[in-house]
Amino acid sequence: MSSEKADLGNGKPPMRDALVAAAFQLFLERGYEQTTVDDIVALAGVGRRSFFRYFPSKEDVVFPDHERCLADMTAFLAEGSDDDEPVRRVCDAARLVLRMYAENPTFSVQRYRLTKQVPGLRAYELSVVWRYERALAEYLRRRFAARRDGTLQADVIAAAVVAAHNNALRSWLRSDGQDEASATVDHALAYVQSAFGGAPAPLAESQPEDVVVVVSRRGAPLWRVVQEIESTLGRA
Amino acid sequence: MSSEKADLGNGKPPMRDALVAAAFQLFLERGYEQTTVDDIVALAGVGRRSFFRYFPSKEDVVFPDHERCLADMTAFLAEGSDDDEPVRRVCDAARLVLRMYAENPTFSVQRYRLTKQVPGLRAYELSVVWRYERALAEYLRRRFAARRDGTLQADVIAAAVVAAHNNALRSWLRSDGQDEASATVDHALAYVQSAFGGAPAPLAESQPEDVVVVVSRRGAPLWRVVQEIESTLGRA
DNA sequence: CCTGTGACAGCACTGAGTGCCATGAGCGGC
DNA sequence: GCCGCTCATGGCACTCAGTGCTGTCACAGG
Repeated sequence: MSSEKADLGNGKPPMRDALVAAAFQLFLERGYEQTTVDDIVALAGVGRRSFFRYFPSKEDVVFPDHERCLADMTAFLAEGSDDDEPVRRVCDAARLVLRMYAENPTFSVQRYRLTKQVPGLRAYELSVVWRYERALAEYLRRRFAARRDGTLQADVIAAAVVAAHNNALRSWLRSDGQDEASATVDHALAYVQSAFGGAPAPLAESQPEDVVVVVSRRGAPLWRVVQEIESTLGRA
Repeated sequence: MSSEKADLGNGKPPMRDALVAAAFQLFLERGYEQTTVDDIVALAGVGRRSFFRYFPSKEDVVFPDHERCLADMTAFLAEGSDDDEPVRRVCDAARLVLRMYAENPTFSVQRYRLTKQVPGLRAYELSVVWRYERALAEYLRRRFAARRDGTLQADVIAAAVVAAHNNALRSWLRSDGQDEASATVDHALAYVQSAFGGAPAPLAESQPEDVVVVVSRRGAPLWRVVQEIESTLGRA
């Protein structure tokens, strides 16, 4: 109840940023559930109603830029040509998300610690990740429309890509942003590509005449045969 | 406010079942969000506080048996021997969940229609599915402890199994429970097994002396090679 | 000078979820 | 047969997230 709004009357929408800053300050010093929306708006010096103008729910303030990132990913998938190898394309789309996290390492690490210990935020994060996964799956469904079991393959590959991405992301977050994020995610996505096709490396200079011969007993389990192929092809 | 509790003084906890029945009756006739907890307890003839004794939240009443099913799956994974092929084991665990759905087809279909159109329930379902996925991933992490990238492979395979299961489950639910559920899920899981190893079929009477020769260009995507192997071996 | 239009504050309300206490039914001990 | 224990339940009051509505102020254009 004073004139604490003079310091944020400069740019276009500093109010949103001020709310995020105030929210994280309180979340970090007393915890997410111990902080009410009233506390946040009091610290930011704005009205309670304005909070819900910028964030549909209290959870949304923790993921302030995912909406934009999801839009970016959708646009990235839409602008691709039909010549792209689909699996590689979705892997590149996943790298887009990681880059967004890597742009603000300290913020991402703080948020990671929060979501790790607050069940409500973990649940909300799942719904965010789910939308990314759906975007990837929808893209793959379109690309696989002609295949038999196209939607099945699309769903499974999208889930695998997201899981690999999350595995790399969490590993990077646990290192406090010290590891090289892109190398970690490249390694993880290479595993998915090796399993589902889509040449994992540029592999531009491959010799079409190169052949490889594999001999296996019929009784051997298929995964042994695949392992044999993989090692012969020099992958994984 | 009358003596409407005489009809539920027989078994052990009929109150819980009565609440589920009352909730679904109201959800189906006026929708989930248009139904308050007060409406449910009024119809069931019990106190409001009792609802939250049996269900931690309003969403939980929609998934009344998932807690038990998750415990069953965890037990199933724990009781397996180390000789089991891990990927096949998690696939069998996933079949356990599908069987739970198939036990009450009409209930499952009704719930599917609800969760499909209520965003809040979809989000809640994600957190339920996530716990299944974690159970599978934890099991695979233990089994892959010796492998390089064991946790990565565990996470990716668990996600793929869950995605395949969900794809089959939704396909079955969309058919109003008319399709053969087990056949659908077998087909979906076979795809995952073919990608990640684990012999998909019993394959008992194989001839150890039989050999097969595969020729592939080095540039061909791995999944094409696997397809070639599969067709040559006469599987799938 | 008047009049939209849009961002904001304040207020009142609904509904989910929780803590606390009273009641009442079953039950073992004395 | 009575006392006291426990446990399931009901009822009440409270917090807090989220929404609808209204009033106000700044700023645009005529």
